[in-house]
Amino acid sequence: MMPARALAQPVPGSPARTRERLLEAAERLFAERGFRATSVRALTSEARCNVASVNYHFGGKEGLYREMFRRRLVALREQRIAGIRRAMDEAGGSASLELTLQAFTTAFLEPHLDQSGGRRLMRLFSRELLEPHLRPGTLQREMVEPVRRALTEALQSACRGLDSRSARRCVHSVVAQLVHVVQMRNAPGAMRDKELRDFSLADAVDHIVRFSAAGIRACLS
Amino acid sequence: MMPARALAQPVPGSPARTRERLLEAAERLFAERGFRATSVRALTSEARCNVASVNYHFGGKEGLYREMFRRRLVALREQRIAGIRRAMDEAGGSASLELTLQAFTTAFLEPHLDQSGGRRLMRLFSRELLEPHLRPGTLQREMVEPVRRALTEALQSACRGLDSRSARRCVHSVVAQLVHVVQMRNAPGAMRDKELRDFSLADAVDHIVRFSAAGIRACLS
DNA sequence: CCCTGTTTCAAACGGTTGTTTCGAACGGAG
DNA sequence: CTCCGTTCGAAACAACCGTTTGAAACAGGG
Repeated sequence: MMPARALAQPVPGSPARTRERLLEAAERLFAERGFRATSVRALTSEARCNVASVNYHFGGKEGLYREMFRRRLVALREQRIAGIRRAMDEAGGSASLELTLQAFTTAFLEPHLDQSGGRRLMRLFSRELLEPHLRPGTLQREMVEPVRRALTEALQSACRGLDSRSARRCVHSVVAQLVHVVQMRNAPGAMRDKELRDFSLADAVDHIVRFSAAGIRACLS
Repeated sequence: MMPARALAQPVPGSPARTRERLLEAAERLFAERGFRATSVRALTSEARCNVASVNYHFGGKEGLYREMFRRRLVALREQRIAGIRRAMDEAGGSASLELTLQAFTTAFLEPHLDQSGGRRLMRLFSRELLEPHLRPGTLQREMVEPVRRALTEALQSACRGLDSRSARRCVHSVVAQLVHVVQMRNAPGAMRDKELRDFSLADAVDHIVRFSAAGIRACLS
């Protein structure tokens, strides 16, 4: 009778398989078509369950969207930040600028270039940035800002003498290039023969590291 | 009775004011809400005309979208390319790298930072990139690629010794930073106090020019 | 067995979508 | 004047939307 509250977890022993299948279907379809273009009936058809299940388990279409998003958000953020921290530690206190950039660039790009989950997540983020269905600024607060802050710290520790204002701007420049690579690879008709070669993982990393290292050093003044 | 063909222009003397009002309404609403989230009734209400007008003048909602897009596309592209060419000519054959970058950066950012038409266009572009309602790759072919090509030429002429492969990659790096600035300013909850200062037009231009000039020179090798 | 709470289902709900219909209004040409 | 092609508007169209309903199916404890 009474639908499960959003916060309540199903009893571990119980099946609750539909709930999981719905979350997976939501991840696929919302990423491919966007929130509005994905109908509840398409979701439940993909998850092979009844239409009412969405309202029963998540209280509505938006509830499913939010829950699907929430799960992935913290995981990806922690993975990213851990990658940055690891790169800093590996290179020790004397982390060269190039090594730090290389580590972060690879860590950022790698999960997005596979065919499976990574690309979908980036599409979800792009869409959520363009028209939010979470509380306003959630993505910025929970994902963009923490990663940006960690990277800024790493950059300042790898490049002494970089004031925090310049550091923030340089991080912007680096992140912009990374995001752009991902977006170009995800855009439907964006990649044509020649350009696709320019965006191969290894070459892209090499270029961004070289370009950005020089750019950052020019901001030391 | 018979609806006007998409290609046919209305007789110059005739009023045909509704058509124009619809195109303006489409520009506003599609940019703010996206294609799917904008209903035909919202469009015709904004344009103060009947629902049937959309089908009469444009053959459907998609027809209106395409026509609205087509008008702006060529105009903005030619304006951009003309800006690049002008910057090249002004600085003469010996255009310094910094001047070329400064000219292009300003030309790219300026129209997007006003309150009126510029920001709307960029939102339209972002949306169209994410889920196209034009023929696939139209935006890339008609807008992104020509501008990129012009900028690549300008860069190679301002920086002798830059092979075409490196030039393409450097253009990517510069454009990425510009796009990122625009997207950050357009994202609903992205800008908070401190960051907004980092993205003021003059400061952003200065940073991007300095950062990119050094990055490009590092690619000369 | 019955009772209880959870989960799933087919069916229907009211509302909105894009599009169509058809008649009225308009404005020059014959 | 009539005629004709163009433009417009109120109303209706079928299709789909997200959500609700009420009952069936299922489990486990008394």
